Amino acid sequence: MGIAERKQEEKQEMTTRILNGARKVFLEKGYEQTSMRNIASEINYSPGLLYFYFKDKSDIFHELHREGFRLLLSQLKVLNKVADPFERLKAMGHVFIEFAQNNKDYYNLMFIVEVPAKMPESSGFMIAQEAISLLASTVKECQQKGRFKDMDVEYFSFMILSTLHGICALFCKDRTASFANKTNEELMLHGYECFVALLEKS
Amino acid sequence: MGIAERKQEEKQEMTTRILNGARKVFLEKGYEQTSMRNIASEINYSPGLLYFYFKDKSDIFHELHREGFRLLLSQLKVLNKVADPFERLKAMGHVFIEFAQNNKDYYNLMFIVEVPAKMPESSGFMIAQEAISLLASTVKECQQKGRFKDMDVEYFSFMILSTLHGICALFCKDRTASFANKTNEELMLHGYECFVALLEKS
DNA sequence: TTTTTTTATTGAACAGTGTTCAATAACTTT
DNA sequence: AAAGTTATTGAACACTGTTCAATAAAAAAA
Repeated sequence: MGIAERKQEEKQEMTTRILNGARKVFLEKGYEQTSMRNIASEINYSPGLLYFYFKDKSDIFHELHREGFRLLLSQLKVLNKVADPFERLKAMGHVFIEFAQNNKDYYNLMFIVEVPAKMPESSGFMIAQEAISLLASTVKECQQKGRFKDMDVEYFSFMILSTLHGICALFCKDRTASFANKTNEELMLHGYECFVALLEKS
Repeated sequence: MGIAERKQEEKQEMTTRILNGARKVFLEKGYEQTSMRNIASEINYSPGLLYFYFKDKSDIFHELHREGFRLLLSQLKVLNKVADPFERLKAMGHVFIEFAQNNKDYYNLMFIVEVPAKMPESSGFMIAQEAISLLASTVKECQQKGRFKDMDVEYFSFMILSTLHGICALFCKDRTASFANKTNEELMLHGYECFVALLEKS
């Protein structure tokens, strides 16, 4: 029995070895510029081997996608200690934007890269769901304290996420150049603060 | 002299013939799934010829990118007849979202697809600049009527664009599934209306 | 311990990609 | 008609994701 156990551990080791290589190359060169051969040679194995441990390229992507959400969620959950829900909500926005700035490629994988057709019902999107729920429940808490009244929680949450995502997506895809003489950081931070100003009046 | 003239016309004809083929294939299969060979065979010419009329694939992309902005701008400029700037601003958002819904692939090319490194300073971004200016000047008009006071025009415009883009980008990249039991149209429209509600209180 | 069976790994092959370029066809000018 | 330009081709190069027969390595059975 102990032998099958060790075998499984070795298999797990190889899996994470591939993921480590893949993560490095993916985050260095972006999704499209990364090839299976790149990943394989990064860890000094043959390309064919990757298909013994993963179904295809999108399967590896899928794993890193989940990894990104775990990272984001861990950073968001730190804010649970902020008692006031509106303060927490505002801080969540900052954390989200900082996450995108510091993990541009993760952000791409999570929110922008074309997803393989079957993904939406796969487990990779369950964890995305979790992030949405966190946002929605915070909005609901705000409402219980009198904010955002008469607003549908789901639509309002979607709107907030859209604003955050818009800021980050324009940044990630270099569509900020049209706002000359302002750095990305200024634009994103002050842009978000404009939004917060709107929220505060509501 | 008349001969050189005709030659140039023929060259122009070939150029647009390529662009027509490229547009068809691009908008059918998306950017990444379109190959130079696809485009060439669409118009029954050899792949090599494309490189006689365009530098590379991104050069063709660039031309369609501008085309998309011309289309969007033409739709936005219809709203010039709306006298009240705030009403106009709100309508611009609707037009923007509808443009994304009806021209998903153009929208991709314009705002999401990875741009070739040199593009930001090319003429393709001048026309993007024009759309931004239209937004900014409308915001400024609103301010002159007492709205959005104490807000920096540039940051505020960026924030509005971000919200719109966020809504459209989540839609274009199928990241709306997490908001179950709601269609994309509902989500986008009502999400935007939440945002308008915020603007109205400001 | 040797033989058989299972598992892990390779590398060549397939069909595709963007791009280049020598050859050639078509057309203009001399 | 000959020379010179311009337009067009198709083969070639170096890449891509993926598959698969062959093989090496390890485990189980004899």
